[in-house]
Amino acid sequence: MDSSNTISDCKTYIYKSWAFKNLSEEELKLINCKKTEKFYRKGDIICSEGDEIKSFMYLQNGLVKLFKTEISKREHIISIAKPKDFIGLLSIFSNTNHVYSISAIEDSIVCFVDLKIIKNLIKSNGIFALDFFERISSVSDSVIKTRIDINTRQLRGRIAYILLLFSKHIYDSEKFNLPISRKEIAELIDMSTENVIRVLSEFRKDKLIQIEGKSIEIIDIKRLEKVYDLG
Amino acid sequence: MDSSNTISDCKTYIYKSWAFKNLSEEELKLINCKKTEKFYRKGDIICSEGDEIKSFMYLQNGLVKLFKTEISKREHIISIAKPKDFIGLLSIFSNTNHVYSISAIEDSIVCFVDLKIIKNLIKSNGIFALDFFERISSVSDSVIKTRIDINTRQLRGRIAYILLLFSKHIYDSEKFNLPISRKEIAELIDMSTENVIRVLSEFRKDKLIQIEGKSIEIIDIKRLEKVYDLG
DNA sequence: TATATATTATGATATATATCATAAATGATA
DNA sequence: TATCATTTATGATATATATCATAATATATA
Repeated sequence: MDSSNTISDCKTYIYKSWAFKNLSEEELKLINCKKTEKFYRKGDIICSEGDEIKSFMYLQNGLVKLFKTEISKREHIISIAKPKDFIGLLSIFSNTNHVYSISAIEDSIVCFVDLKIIKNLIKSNGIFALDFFERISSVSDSVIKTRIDINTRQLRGRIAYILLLFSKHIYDSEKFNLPISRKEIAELIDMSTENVIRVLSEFRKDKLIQIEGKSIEIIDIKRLEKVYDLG
Repeated sequence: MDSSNTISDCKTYIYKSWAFKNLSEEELKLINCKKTEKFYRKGDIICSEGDEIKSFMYLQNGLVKLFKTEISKREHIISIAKPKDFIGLLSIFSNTNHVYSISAIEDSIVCFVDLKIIKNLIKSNGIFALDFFERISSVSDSVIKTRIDINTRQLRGRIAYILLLFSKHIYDSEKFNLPISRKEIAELIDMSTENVIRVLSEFRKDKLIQIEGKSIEIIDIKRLEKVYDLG
């Protein structure tokens, strides 16, 4: 994760970014006046289940997880959002309160834009509305796709999936530092922590990956992909 | 499922329905001119994975399933849509082609509105845009919620979930005819067909439900809810 | 109606996965 | 630095679930 973006970059950043490209100078100024950006240290809670939804949240930098705390106190991770993702799913339109909690799994910068402003822009600028929905729809769609990908596979296939996810979609490298613990991987793919550790060790012994603590290198991606494909 | 709505009702139906309440007479006329409605017999395919997305699809009557065919030829059911649901998830904004297939699990009537018309309305009528997104967002959100509900439970909890889903959210009655086979339940909740049958028999022996073929009656909903809660 | 095909059903067995137990390594904290 | 808590690690065992086998029904099709 490149951490060259500082908080002061947020202004230019949001200007250039996806859903905002069709806004006029005035509209952009409006957003920039009213938005806030906040830095979160790894582990910090960004919002909690049940909180009122006040803002559209956009991840500028870092990595966050969306999760739910079960009655059993066990946590369940719904998804991981990466820079340029809007975070919070579609609840912002269909709910008044957050359905999931969000916390930083790496140091992160989140931009908050008052939801009212976004809604007004949707009302007043049709081109923006459409662009905006294209983007946020794809986030929800990909959460659904991911859940299915995971749940139609068994342990080995799930672990392979997660490794490939981090490698291809988040870090764009075959070598990276796992931002989450084995326990969190377990919470993300619905399996026990012990088995996550076991399968990772197995992959190491089988020379699919190299691990040293959080540092992971995929050394035989073809075979890892096969493990994923076979489920 | 009440089948009193005939195809000719679609016009009034769509007028009254949720997302279209903020349209002007003219705009409604536009939709009604251009929309088509089609009757599907139980089992009929409404659209297939990979097909181009041309229309916004709205389930007027009946029940349909959204599914994906795995490489292994096994089918996986993503969700079941009931009357007044828009079907097809958010792919209509984020994709050009259908990601899932849709078929009727009961005789159904689907209204098709050219997607271009919907997109133009979003561009030109901001109030409509916002209403529309509120509605379709909640469908996607509930698919995600359902997937999590199912996958964080084990067999008995999942079956309880499905029975309660049909009873509470689809038929609004403790007595109903299962619209899908045991095999399809298995495909919906990621378990084997044999175990679906087994657990249903178990529930019958435990006097939670009465079954006779497709006819189901929940006779001890409190205990069934407990099975669901305990997972 | 007869025949084929799919669905429901149940038992036996194999397999996948979770849980329990224990320990080393790592990280946090006073 | 010393102490405590958490994470990683592995083995043994229990449990949940899938698979295989077989049969009875039900449903579709010629």
